[in-house]
Amino acid sequence: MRDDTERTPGPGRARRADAERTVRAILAAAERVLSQEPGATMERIAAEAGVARTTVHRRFATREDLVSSLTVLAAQQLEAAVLAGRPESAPPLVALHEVTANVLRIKRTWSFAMGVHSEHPEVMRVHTDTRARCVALFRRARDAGAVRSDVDPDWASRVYYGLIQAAAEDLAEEPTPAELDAAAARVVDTLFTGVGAGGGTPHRSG
Amino acid sequence: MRDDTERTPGPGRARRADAERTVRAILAAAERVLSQEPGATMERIAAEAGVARTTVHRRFATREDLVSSLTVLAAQQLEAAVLAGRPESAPPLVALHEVTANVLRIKRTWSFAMGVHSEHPEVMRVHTDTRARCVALFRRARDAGAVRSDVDPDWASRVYYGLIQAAAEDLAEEPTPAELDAAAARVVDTLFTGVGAGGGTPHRSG
DNA sequence: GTTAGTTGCTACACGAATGTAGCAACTTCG
DNA sequence: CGAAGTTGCTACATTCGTGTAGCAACTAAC
Repeated sequence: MRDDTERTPGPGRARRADAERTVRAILAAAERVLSQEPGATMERIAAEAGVARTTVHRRFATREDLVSSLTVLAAQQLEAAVLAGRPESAPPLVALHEVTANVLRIKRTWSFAMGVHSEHPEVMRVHTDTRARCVALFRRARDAGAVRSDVDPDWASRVYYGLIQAAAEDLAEEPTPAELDAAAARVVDTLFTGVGAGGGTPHRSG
Repeated sequence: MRDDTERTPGPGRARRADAERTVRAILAAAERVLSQEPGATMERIAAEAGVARTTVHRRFATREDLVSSLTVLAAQQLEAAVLAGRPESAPPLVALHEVTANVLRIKRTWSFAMGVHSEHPEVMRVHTDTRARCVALFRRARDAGAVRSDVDPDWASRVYYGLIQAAAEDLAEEPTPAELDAAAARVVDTLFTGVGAGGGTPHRSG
């Protein structure tokens, strides 16, 4: 456990409701360790979580269980981040900015879990739903005249994913809200206007 | 070996110059297998290559050796693909299109190897050089007036990488030259003009 | 035909990681 | 205080992957 304010009193120490706390600690530790070393052992993860390896096995019978739970948790976080941006009700560009900032934070926090191609039904559902919400958002943006009519919303979504990936790479480990906003703004700006100077289509009125 | 025109006559068959052929077959098989299952065993790779596991170990002492060789091979292919686009002499937009098409093909063929964060000096050199070439290309494009002057070439490179990633995802396994050209054109177009409707940036009106 | 080079196959050694079991210690709750 | 719940620790079994060695068979070159 990184948080040293949580002291471990010695062998056999336990408070009645520690189970859930331990589970969360293990999941967080697994994310930290696996994001840097995807093949890390249970031993390594347990050490990072500050618990014994046997305790990890008590909560997650197999390694597969652990990774699976991790992907589910990340997926839920992702869904919450997306929904918090009100992609279906807020003005498209506002929603896009909010969603982007939220997702960048989550993606930074759960980079390993979000990169695993999980077969878990809950994870697949979230990915499908999120994808659909993303496409719908771009459709709304197009209907509102903000997106070129000849752009396929599906392609726009792919590009959007790619830009988020690019932006997530040069984010700090624990980005401030301001940094997240700046990154999100850059993503949205690039997504909409590109990097070109205009040529045939002048974008920036200036 | 997938190519069944290469018949395996039975135990102990060998032609004098089979060594290099075997090496290439193993590397290609490793790419195919590992791209779908990064943790696949040597046994699995050997089977895909159509050779015995011991033969793999004869050519690559350790698993690390194999993966390392694979990343080097992919890096060399990547460098060749980039250079073939004449990024330093051709007109920036022409070069960008050519490089994109070439890289998309390579990235499709060596997706696993290109995703490994190798510490091999040759791989690191290629990545550094390629990165520099990419940034230089965008600088040239900016000087030529094709890229907005307020866009950081480094950010442009990141975006470019992200777009290539996005485009590579919905490419066929063995894309035709026409498909590659279309994908490259879409990447370059999106990179330069974005997906936004022309005539102003709605979210940043001034 | 002889020789050199390559491969398949079997067998083995070794280590690492996984998963399980039992027990003692400790904390919280009633 | 007693009961329940949780954990650390040790020990163990088992499996899996890796890497090595030796031998027979086969092919191409000489």
